[in-house]
Amino acid sequence: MKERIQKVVGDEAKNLWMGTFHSVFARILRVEADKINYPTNFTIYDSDDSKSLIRDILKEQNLDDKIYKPSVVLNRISSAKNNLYTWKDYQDNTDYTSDDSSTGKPKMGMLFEMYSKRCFKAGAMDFDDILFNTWRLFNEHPEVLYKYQNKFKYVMVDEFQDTNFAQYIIVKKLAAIHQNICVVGDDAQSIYAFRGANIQNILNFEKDYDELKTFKLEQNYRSTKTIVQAANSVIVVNKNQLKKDVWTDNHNGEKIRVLKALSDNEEGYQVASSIFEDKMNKQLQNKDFAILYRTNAQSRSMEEALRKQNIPYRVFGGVSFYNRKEIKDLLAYFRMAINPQDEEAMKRIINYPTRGIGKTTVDRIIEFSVLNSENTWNVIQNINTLPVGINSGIRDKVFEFGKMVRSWQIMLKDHSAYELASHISSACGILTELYNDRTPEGVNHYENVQALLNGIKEFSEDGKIPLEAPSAEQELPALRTLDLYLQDIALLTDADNEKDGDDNKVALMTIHSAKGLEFKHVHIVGLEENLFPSQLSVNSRAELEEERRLFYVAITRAEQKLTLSLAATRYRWGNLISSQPSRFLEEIDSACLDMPAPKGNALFDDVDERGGWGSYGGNTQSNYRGNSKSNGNKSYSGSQTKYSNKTSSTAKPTTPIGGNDVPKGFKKVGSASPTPIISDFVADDPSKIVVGVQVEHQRFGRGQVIAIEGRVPENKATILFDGQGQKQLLLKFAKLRVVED
DNA sequence: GGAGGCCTCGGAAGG
DNA sequence: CGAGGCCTCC
Repeated sequence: MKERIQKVVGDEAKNLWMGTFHSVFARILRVEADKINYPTNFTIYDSDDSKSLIRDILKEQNLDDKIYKPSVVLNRISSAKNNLYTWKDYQDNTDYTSDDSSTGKPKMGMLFEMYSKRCFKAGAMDFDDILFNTWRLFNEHPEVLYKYQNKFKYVMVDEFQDTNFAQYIIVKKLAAIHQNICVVGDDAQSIYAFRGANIQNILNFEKDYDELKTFKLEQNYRSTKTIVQAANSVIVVNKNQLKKDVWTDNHNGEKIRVLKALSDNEEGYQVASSIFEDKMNKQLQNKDFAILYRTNAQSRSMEEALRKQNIPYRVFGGVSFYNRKEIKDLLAYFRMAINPQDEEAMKRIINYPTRGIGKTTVDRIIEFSVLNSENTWNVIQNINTLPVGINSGIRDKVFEFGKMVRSWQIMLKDHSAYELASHISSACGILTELYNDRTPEGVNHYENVQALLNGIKEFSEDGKIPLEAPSAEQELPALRTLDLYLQDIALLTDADNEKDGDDNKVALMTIHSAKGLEFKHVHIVGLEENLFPSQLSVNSRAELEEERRLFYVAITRAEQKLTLSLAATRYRWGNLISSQPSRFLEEIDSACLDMPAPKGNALFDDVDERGGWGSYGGNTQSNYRGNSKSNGNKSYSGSQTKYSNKTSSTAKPTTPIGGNDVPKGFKKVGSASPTPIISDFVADDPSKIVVGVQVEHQRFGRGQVIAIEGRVPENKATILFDGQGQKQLLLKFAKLRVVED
C-alpha cells in the first residue's frame, strides 16, 4: 500500500505512518511509555501469555477454571478495555457486576484487577492494552497528544466498519485539531462484530463531524455482473443493513458452478481438478486462484488434493510460524534478555531445557512475589537472601539462571541481534536439546529454530527495511539489536512473512483473511449447514447475519469466476459426520447459478439413502482420507520429492472412503472415527467392547468389562483389571483390545 | 522433579 | 484429530 501511495505522491510517502492501529500505537508507546510508568522495552503479551497468566491467578485464588474459563475471562476483560473501562470502572459499573453475579462469576472484577496489576508488574501490555494505554497516555498527557495531533495533520482509516470503540475514540482525539479525517468502510463487510468491532462507529461519525461529506461507492470495478448479482441477492436477505445499490459495467461472465461431493476429500479432488482444467484451458496462473473456507481445519483436504495434482499452493494463517512451541520458547529467552520482569517468558523457559527448577519452585517464587508486591525478576536475583522457602541446592540453580539472564542483558546494547540471539540459543541449551531429538518432528523443530536465527541474521546484517520507515527525527540505529528485532516481529502476522520468493501459488485461506483481496477465480468450499453458517451462529439473528456478510465478502473476492462446493460427509474432530447443504446456496439468485442438475434443477432433492448425493460424476478412486500432518512448511512448491521426504515418516495408512467402498459407520453421526489407530498397540473397535468380554489395556493389562454407560461417543467402560482394581475409561480414548480366550 | 499417559476441548480473527 | 492441561507413577 505504501508503494502505491509513493507512486502517487512521490518520496514523501516514506515519512507517513501507516499500519494497523496496534502497530502505529505500539510505535508511539515505545517512545512514550515511561510517561505512564511502563518501561519503553515493555513486552507485548500474546493471548497465550494472557490466558496462562489468568490460569495462574485462578489457581492462586482457588477459583474453578471450569466456571471461570480463561478464554471467557480474557474476553470479558478484553471487551471492557476496548470500551475504555479500567478495572476500577469495571468494578464500579453495576451493568458489569450484576451481569457477572447472575452468571455465577462474581469474582470477575477482581480477576480483571489482578490481571492488570500482574501485567503492569511484568512490564507487559496485552493487545488491548496497546489501545487502552495509548488512550490513557493521550488523556493524561495533553502535551503528548498535542505532539501527535500536529504530526498527523491528516488521518485516514480503512476498513472502518471493523474498528472498535477504543480505536475510534483515539483516532478522533488525534484528528481533533486539524479535523482532516477520512474513513472508508462497508457495513456489508463487517465481519468482526464478534470481537467488538462496532458498526455504530459509522453512524457516530456522521454525528461527530458537521462538515462531513459522504461518498457512496456503488460501482464495482472488480467482478462480473453475475458475481455482483449473486452477492446482492445474498446480502439483501439481511434485515440489518445500510441501503445501497452495487452495480458493475463489467461483462456478465460465467455462471457460478456448484460442485457436490460425497466427502471432504472428494471435494478437494473436485476443486483441485477444476483448478487444473481452468489453468490449462484459460492459460491462467496458480496465483489467479484462491480457495476460501470458513475454518482453518478445512485446508487439510484441499492441500492433499492439490499436492496430488502437483498444483503449488500456499496456506495463509493457520498455525503461524511464530506460534510454534520451539519458536515461542526461543523468543521467550529473548524476551527475558530484554525485559527480565516478563513473568510469562520466565515461566516458559526457567526450566526448559530442564535445569532442576521445578513447578513447585516456580510457584513459590511467584507466590512470594505476589505477597510482597515484588516482581519475579527481583525475587530470582535475590533468591539467596529472600525468605522464599527453597532449599539451597535449588536456590543455586535459580541464582545461576538469573546470572545467565543478566549476562545477556549486558550484551544487549553492544551486540547485534544475531550475535546475541545465536549466543543465547547455544548458552541456554535449546539448540542442543532440539538437535538431540532425531525424530522427524524433532528435526523439524530444529530446522524452524535455525530458520528463525537466519531471519535474525538477515535483520541484523543486510539492513532490511524496517516495517515502519523511520520518520525524520528518528535516526536509523547503527546497530540492530535484539530488542529492535523483537519489536519488529511482536505485531507481525503470517501475511507479512512470505519468505519464499515464489508467490505464483494457489492461495488457501479463511474468508476472514481474504477480506480486501481479489482473485480471478475463487472457490468457496464447505457450503454446508453447521459449517457455513457456523453451528454457533444459527441460533441468533445477529450472528447469522454476520455469517451472511462473511459469505458476501467471500463472493465478492472473485473477479471472473466463482465456484461453490459442498460435501455430504466430512471429518470433524476425528468423527465422520453427514451434512446438509448450506442455506446460503438457496439464497443466491438462481439465475446466477450453473446447476449440475443431475435430476431436473433441484440442488437438494437428490440426496440418496447413504446421506450422499448419488448422481455425481467425479472420479472417486483417488479419494481417501490421508493423515499426513502439516509439517510446518505450509508452502508447497510442486516438488513431489520434497513433499514425500518431509512427510514419509509421519504419514499414516489411509482408509478408503467414497464410491462403493463405504466403510462401516458411514451414516452414523458423531460415531467414532473408522480411521485405524496406529500405534504399537493395536486396539479393537469400541463397538466390540461389551459387558463381559476380556480386554487388554496397554498399561493396565488384562481385565474384564463390568459395565458400559453413556452414549457414543462419550460412552465409558468400567473395567476390573487384574491386580489393578476397577477403572473407568472413555472408549473413544482408551486403547482396548479384546482378548480371545 | 520429570516423563508419559489420560482426558478435555475445540469458532472465525487481529493485534 | 490434535494441542495442551493435569494427574500419576517412577
